[in-house]
Amino acid sequence: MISIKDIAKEAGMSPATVSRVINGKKYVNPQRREQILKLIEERGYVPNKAARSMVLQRSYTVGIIIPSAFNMFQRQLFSVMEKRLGSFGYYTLFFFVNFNAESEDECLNRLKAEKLDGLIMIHEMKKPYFYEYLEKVKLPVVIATFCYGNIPAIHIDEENAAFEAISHLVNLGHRKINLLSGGDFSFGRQRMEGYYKALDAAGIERDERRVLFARWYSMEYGINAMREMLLRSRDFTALFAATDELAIGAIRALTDEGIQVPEDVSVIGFDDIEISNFLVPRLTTIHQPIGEIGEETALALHRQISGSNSVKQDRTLSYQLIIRESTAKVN
Amino acid sequence: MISIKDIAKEAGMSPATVSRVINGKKYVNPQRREQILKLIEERGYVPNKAARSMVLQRSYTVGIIIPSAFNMFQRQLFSVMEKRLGSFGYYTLFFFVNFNAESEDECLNRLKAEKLDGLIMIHEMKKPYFYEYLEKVKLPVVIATFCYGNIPAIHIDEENAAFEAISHLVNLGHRKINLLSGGDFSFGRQRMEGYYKALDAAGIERDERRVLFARWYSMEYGINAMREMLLRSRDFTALFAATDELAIGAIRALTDEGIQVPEDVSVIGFDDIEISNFLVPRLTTIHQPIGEIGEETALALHRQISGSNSVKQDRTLSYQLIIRESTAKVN
DNA sequence: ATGAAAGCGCTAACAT
DNA sequence: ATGTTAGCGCTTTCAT
Repeated sequence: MISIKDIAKEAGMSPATVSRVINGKKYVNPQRREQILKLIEERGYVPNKAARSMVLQRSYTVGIIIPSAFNMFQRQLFSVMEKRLGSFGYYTLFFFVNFNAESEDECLNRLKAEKLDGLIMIHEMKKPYFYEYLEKVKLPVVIATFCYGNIPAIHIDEENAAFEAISHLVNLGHRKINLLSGGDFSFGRQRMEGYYKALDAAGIERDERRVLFARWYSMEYGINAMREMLLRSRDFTALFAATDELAIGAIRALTDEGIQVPEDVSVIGFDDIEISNFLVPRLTTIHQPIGEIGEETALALHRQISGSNSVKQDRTLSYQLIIRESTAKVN
Repeated sequence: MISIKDIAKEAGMSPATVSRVINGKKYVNPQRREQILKLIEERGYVPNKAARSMVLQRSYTVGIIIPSAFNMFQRQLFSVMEKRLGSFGYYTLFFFVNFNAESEDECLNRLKAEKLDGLIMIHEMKKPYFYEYLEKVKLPVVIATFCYGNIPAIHIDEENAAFEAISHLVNLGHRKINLLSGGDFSFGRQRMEGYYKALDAAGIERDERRVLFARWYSMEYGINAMREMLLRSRDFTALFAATDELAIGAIRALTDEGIQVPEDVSVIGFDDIEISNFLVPRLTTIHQPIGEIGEETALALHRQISGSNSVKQDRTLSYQLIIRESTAKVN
């Protein structure tokens, strides 16, 4: 592979001069600069990242921690981030993690092996020592879609959003409202909390038998959980699915049983992933400002890394109830 | 950050010995080995990847080139690959590329800056010099879902699969079959070829007015293209969408116009992404063995890298027509 | 304005 | 079995 020495030798100069040109430093003869630039172009030379990372003690790389089984919401999110990060001049390195301790440990190890400039977390790690490590090495971190300690976080008010979703159902006359949720993450707990509080506000009694937890927030788990819910009781007129993907699975299970959405059962989701507006019926849901979350997260991290840290980095963005076709007045 | 020297010093030994322990080399006193292992564990030491990459002249990292706007099929594909690659001990580095020349150039530059062990391409690069570079530096490469030159490739017989899809429609009595496809990639051309040949075989005249190309194979482009198609003419009873996502967009556009699927128009997709079996109606489609493609690609690359290159790496895997609810007999 | 030299963290060849 | 040393490709003092 072609190195800085090769370029230097061919140009009849020292590696130091070539390095100066590459990094746009001053103190280099304009003519020589031109000559070197031309040579680099011709030879297609690109500096070795590992070597640069070694001496600089940084990598211009930002890590993104995301569930291996990332859903479409998270997918849209990281696409935005990757793009924005690129515009700031960072490379992006993904850390896919599963829902178990070993996977978190492995992620931590990989983290240590890199000289990351910063880290974005779209996935909530369980192990406290993970966060302790980040703290210890003072790695710039921004969290998206949840909170932890006093790490800067970009998110919406999950609880109030869920509250509003349920209120929409209540306003439609529904009183028998079930909840289908997923694994144990804070957004799940908050959405459940909003569900319960909205019930309270409407004077509807809390009933744990109306609540079911799938293992994860996916279509696959959604359909299975919904089948189980139907086995327990069909006495409900509305369903709040904690994510759109869960809603998609639920609608499929409902339809299979000849239960029509929204005629027989209203379904409301959460996230407003792209496909929700393509479904038949279109899904009523809570819109998360995905683009904005991604942008703000990338920006907050960049600010932290470059030290222009004056502004408070925590942001609670606004959500929106999107009423489409999957919810209707109760019969 | 803690380094190998720190560990060595604390253990009262040389870095070389520690290195031997880390890399499981022979010739190190079992007692010392234990002691060092314990110390490494305690201190949470992990070797710096850049440093190792420098001296080894390799990174244990495999690159995956994928469209920034990767669809769900590609998403499922790379998840499988990432997992399998991990089991072989490789890290995975993603290269997201857009559909323009600058993006390809940037990708090439990033590629040069890394000491990748190998490369997987899920996205078809246009620039010949990209492939020339890979050839020049003898980087192990495996392509998934398309072909180029004599680079090992894992894929299905796209043309025959499309042929079979259309034949299914023909068997249902359809004669007015439209094609909705996307941008200029080889799989698109092959699927179109299969479409035309099946028409020929059925004695149906080829008619370019039945064919429309969206800019990309997504739901968003699918819905718009379908609207345009409907504007041109409503005289068709079946639609072949070149990807499931295009089909989803098309079904939405059809439904919006009061055209029922499959009663008025049968729709068949291609890929069999996860959601296709959750839609209402469930989508008839061509199943690509996503898991197998991913596995085989990772395996083929691993074989190439580790030099056990005896087997021919090219594989044509088998597809399957999945008949579900979006296609029906013509009225 | 330029070059020589040191050093980032690691591994491997070479001594011992 | 273990330590010493050189060197991977780069940037950055420090001389000049």
